Amino acid sequence: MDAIFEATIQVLANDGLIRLNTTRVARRAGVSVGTLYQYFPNKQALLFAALERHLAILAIAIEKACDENLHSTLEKIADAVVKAYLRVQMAQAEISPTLYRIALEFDARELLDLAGRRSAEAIEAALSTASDGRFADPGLLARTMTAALYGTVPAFCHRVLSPVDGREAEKQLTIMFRSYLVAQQSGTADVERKDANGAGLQAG
Amino acid sequence: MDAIFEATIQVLANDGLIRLNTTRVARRAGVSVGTLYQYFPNKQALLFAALERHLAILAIAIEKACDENLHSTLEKIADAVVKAYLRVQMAQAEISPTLYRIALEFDARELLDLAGRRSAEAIEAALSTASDGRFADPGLLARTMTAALYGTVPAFCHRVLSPVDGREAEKQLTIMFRSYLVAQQSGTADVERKDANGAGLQAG
Amino acid sequence: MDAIFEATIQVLANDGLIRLNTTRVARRAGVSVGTLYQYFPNKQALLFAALERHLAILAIAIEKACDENLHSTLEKIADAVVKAYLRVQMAQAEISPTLYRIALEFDARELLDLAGRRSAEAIEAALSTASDGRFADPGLLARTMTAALYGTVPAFCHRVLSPVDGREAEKQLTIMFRSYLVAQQSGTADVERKDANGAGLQAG
Amino acid sequence: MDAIFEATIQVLANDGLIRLNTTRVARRAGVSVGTLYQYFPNKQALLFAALERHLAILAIAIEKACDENLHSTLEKIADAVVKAYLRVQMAQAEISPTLYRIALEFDARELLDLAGRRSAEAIEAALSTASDGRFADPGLLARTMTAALYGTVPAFCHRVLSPVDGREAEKQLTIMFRSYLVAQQSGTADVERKDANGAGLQAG
DNA sequence: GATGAATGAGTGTTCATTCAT
DNA sequence: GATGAATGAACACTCATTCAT
Repeated sequence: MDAIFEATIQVLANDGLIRLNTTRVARRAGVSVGTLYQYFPNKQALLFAALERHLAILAIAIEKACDENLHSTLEKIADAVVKAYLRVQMAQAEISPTLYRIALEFDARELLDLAGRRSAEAIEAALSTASDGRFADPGLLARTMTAALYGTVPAFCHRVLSPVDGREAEKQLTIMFRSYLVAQQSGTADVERKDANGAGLQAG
Repeated sequence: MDAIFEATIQVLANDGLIRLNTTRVARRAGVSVGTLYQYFPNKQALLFAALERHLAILAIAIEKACDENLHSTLEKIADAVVKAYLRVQMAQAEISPTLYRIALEFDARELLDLAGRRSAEAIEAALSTASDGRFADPGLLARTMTAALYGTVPAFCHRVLSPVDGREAEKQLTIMFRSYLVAQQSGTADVERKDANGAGLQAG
Repeated sequence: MDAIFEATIQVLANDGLIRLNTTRVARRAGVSVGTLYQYFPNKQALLFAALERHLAILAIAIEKACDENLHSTLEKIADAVVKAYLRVQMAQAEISPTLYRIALEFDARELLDLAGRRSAEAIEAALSTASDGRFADPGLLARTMTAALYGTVPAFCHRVLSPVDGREAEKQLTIMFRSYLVAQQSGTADVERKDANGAGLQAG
Repeated sequence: MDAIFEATIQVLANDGLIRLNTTRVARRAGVSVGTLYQYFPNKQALLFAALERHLAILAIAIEKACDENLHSTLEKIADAVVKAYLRVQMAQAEISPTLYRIALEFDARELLDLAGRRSAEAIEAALSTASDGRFADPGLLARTMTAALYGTVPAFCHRVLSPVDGREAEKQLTIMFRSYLVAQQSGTADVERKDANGAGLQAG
C-alpha cells in the first residue's frame, strides 16, 4: 500500500525515529496494523523502503545532472553534481538526517552501496567525456567525489537547514570539487603522482 | 568507575547501539545496574560520555597537528590535518560509526559543535601563519575543511576499516584539501571570485 | 475490560496498595499487562477509576436518599443521609479504606470535591424543603454534614467492619447529625449565634 | 539520633512520602545511611516514629484541655477539646495529611488506637465530672467524639489550611459536638433512647 | 561507631508481532 | 483480504538494605 509508505515518511518527519512505531504508522495511513504487516514483513523492511526511496531520488538526481553534462567541462560537471545532490537533500531536509540514522541503526550497507555505485558510475561517465580533461582513473575520482558528497552533507545537513547556509555549503563544496578535479587532471600534486592508481575511497 | 566506561565501549562495539542496555553494560563491567547509576545519571549520559571522549581525542589530535605546523607550508598543513584525523578514526574504527549513531539518535549537537569549533580554530591558526599563502577568510576555509573532514570520514569509516583502504582515503582527501586551499588562495575559481566573503559551512 | 477493573479492587483488598502493581492486577484479571494498558493509560488512572466509581456510588446513594425525603422532617432527612452513606461504606468495607489511601497517595482532590459537592447539593435541597424547619444558610449545614460524614467514616471504617459495629456507628452519627441540625435551626447555641453566616467546612 | 528524626519530618514536609527515601533522610540529617540504620531497623520504623510523635502531641493537647476543664460545663469541655485538636492539626498542617497516609500505607492501627484511647479516656474523665450534666455512658460519648474528631479533620485538613477556613471548621465542629452532648444528656432523641447502651464508635 | 559504595529485585511502561474473527 | 485486541519480553530506572573498611 502506498498510503502506508507515505505515512512512514510523515511519521518520521513529525515524530522522529524513536517515536515511530508500527501502530502509529498504520493509524496515519488509515489502515490497521494487520494490514501493514501484509505489505511489509517487519518494521525494518518498512524503514528500509523509506531509505531506499530517498537514496533512489538522490541517485536519479545525480544521474540526471551527469547525463545533461556529458561532453561538458569539468567545471560544469562539478557544479551540476554538487547542485543536484544538495537540491535533493535540502528539499528533504526534514527527514534526511533521520533516514541516515536508519542506515546506521540497522545495517543498510547494501542500500547505501547501491546508491553510491549508481552515482559514481554516472559521475565517471560524465568525467570520461569531459571536453577539457582526461584522467588516469576517472572511476577513482568519481568514487572519491561520491564519498565526499554523501559523507559531508548529511552529517551536517541538520545544521544547514536554511537556504542561506545551504547556498554557502554549495559554493564551498563546488570549489573543493572543482579544484580536486583540476589537481588530479594536471597531476601537479606530489601525492597524486605517486598514488594515482590507488583504489581511493569506496563510494556509497 | 572506569570499568563501566570501558564496558560501554565494548558493548557498543560488540552488540551495537540497539542491543546496548544498562544491564548489559553493567554486567560486562562486572558491577550491578545500581552501581552504574551511581556514576551516570542515565543511559544517555553514559553514551554521551563515550562520544565526548572520542571527540576530545579527535580534537586534541588535530590541535597537536596544527600546533606542530604553525609557519609551515599549506601542503604540510593539509597533510598533517588529514593524517591526524584519520589516524584517530582508524584507531577507533570499531566504535566510531556507532558513536556517530549516538550523535544522531540523541541530540548531541553541542558536543559535535564543541569538537568542531576546537578543530576549526586550530586549523585557522595554522592557515593564518602559513609560510606560502594568505587567505581573505582563513576561518571560512578552516570551517569548511573541518566540515568535510568530520562529515566524509565517519559516514564511511565502517567501510574503510583495513589499513590499505585507510591509506587510499588519506591520499585522496589530502589531494582534495591541498587543491582546495591552493584554489582559494590563488582565487582562480569563478565561483570563489564571486563568493569569497561568504560564510561557508559551519564546522562542527 | 471490566475484568481488569474487578481485579484492581480484588488486589487492593487482598494485597494492599503497596503490593499492587500492574502485572499483578493484569494476572489476576487473566490478561496480560499489555491489555491492561490498552484500557488504562497508566497505573494512576487505574486506581482513580476505582476511586471514582466508589465515590459515584456514594454520591448516588445520598442523592437518592435526599430525593426521597424532600418536604420531609429534619429527623428523617438526617436518618436517611447517614443510613445511605453507611450502607454503601459497609457494603464496600473491604476496599474503601484502601481507596482513601489512593486519594491521599496521588492527588485526588478533584474527585473528592466532585463527590462532596454532589452530596452537599442534594442535602441542601432536602434541608431547604424540610417541613419542620428553616435555616439561615442551608448550604453551610449541608457542607458541614458532608465533611463530617465523608471524614468520620472512612478513617475508621476498617475498624467498623462488622454489621454490629456498623449499627452503633450509624446510631451515634444519626444522633449527632440530628442534634446538629436542631441546634442550628433553633439557634440556641452561643457559638452559632455569633457565626451563623460563616462559610463552614468545604465539603468534598 | 534526634537529627535523623527531624530530617524525616522535614523531608516529609518538603518532598512528600513518595519521594522520601532513606538516603535522602540521612543526607538531610547530615549522617550516612549506615548510621540511620543503626538507629532505626528499617524505613517503616522511621515513619512510625514520626507518626507516633505526631499522635502523642495530639493526645497530650487533648489531655491537657480536658484536665483544665474537669468540673467544667459541657459547653466549655466541647469547646476546649475541639480547639485543642484543631490547634495542633493546623500547626502541623504541612505534614499531618502525609502522616495519615503513613498510617494507612503501613498498618498503624495500634498507634492510632493508642492515641485514640488516651484522648477518649481524657474526654470521658472531663464529661464524668461535668458540672451541668450526667450521662448513662460517658465512655461511649467520649469514643464517638474522638472518632468524629480524628476522622473528620485530617481527611479535610489539606483543604482547610488557611486560618480562616480553620476557624470556620472549629465553629461548626463545636456546635456539632455541643449539641450532640446536650442531646445525649437530655435523652430527647428517639434513636438514643433505644440505643444508649450500645458500644458506639471505637475511638482511635 | 560511622561510612557510603554496592547490590539486585522490583516497577511502570512500551511496542513489534500474532491470529481469531 | 482486513482488522485490532491481545501478548509478553524487554527496558530504564529506583531504593531499601548490607557490609567491608
